[in-house]
Amino acid sequence: MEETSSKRKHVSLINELIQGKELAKQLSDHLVTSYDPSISHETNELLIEKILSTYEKALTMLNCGSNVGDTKTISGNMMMDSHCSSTNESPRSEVMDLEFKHKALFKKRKTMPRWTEQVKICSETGIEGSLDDGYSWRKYGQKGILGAKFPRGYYRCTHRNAQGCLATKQVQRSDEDPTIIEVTYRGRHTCMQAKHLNKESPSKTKMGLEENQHHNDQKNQLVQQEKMEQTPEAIFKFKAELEVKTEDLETKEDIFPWFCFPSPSIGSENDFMESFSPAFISPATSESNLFCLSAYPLGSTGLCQNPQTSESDITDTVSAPTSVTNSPLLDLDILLNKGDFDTDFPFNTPEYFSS
DNA sequence: AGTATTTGACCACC
DNA sequence: GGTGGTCAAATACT
Repeated sequence: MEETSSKRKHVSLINELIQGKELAKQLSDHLVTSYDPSISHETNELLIEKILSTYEKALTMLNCGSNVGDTKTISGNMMMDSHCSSTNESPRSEVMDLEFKHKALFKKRKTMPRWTEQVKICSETGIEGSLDDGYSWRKYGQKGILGAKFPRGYYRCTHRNAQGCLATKQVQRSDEDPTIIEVTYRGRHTCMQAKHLNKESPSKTKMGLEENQHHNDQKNQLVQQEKMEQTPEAIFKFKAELEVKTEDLETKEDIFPWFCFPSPSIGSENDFMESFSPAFISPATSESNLFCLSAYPLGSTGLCQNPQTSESDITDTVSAPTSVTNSPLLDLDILLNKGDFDTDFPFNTPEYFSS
């Protein structure tokens, strides 16, 4: 009984991976044969969505598989792995419930998509605010890390309570080079801003003034904080040319040609998939490994500045790639209507957030 | 008053 | 037991 079930899972896992491979090939063909974005853009986007969905499903299956035999865990993870535990819904006390949920939360976070961006501030005046990725974050902690000169900041999505968005990020300044800031993202945004950004950004449409203002406010906030943390000699005017390097993907231009940031390719961290690390399906990893932007058009154009870059485009420029794959997955979830994805709508139970 | 940040304490994992 | 991640009360800010 259980064996046939696991066989079936195995087969569908293979099917998903095969499908993903074929879709990737299709996309590859599209990219080779058609450089006209107006023709191929939508198709490509659709293909990418499908590919991401496929791999996500495969990963989900793998996650489920790893829990096989651990019925307690499965039961405990019910709210996050509903698809894995449809048969395990025994009644339990509230205390047990909370306990399970707490553990589930931990496991959940462990398996969450995770990827790192390194933001290099080319000038010595680097400002973390420029890390603004278009999402609003709320700081919930800061901690000194062993062996690290600078404390690590912990942020979570502002809409965590309101919309159950579990995305978090960690911000840490590099030891060797304080102008490099490592941002580790965890989990994808499931909040409305993800959708909104996704609609806005892929084609680099303009961001609403209000929202833009909001982002700038955030930026300023971070700027101030950053100033506090920085050495005095680093406190000058905000002029930042940023290089944002993601670690997990080799060439995102290949995959998202419409994000052609003129940048040297780094590709040193070559763990493209890190054995199918969830990171590879994450928004940021879908970008190029490294892209530059000039946050403010001070004087002449920045080295890597987008021709149309204006102040109002900054966050757009940063956030666009980040959000590209966020929502498609979300939408796909709805589209597929399977509730299959471990990482997308895990915790909609109010009590989960009542921390 | 409502919201965001700070910071010490707590907890799970290794 | 040490460490990283999170919580939550206190505080600051708008």
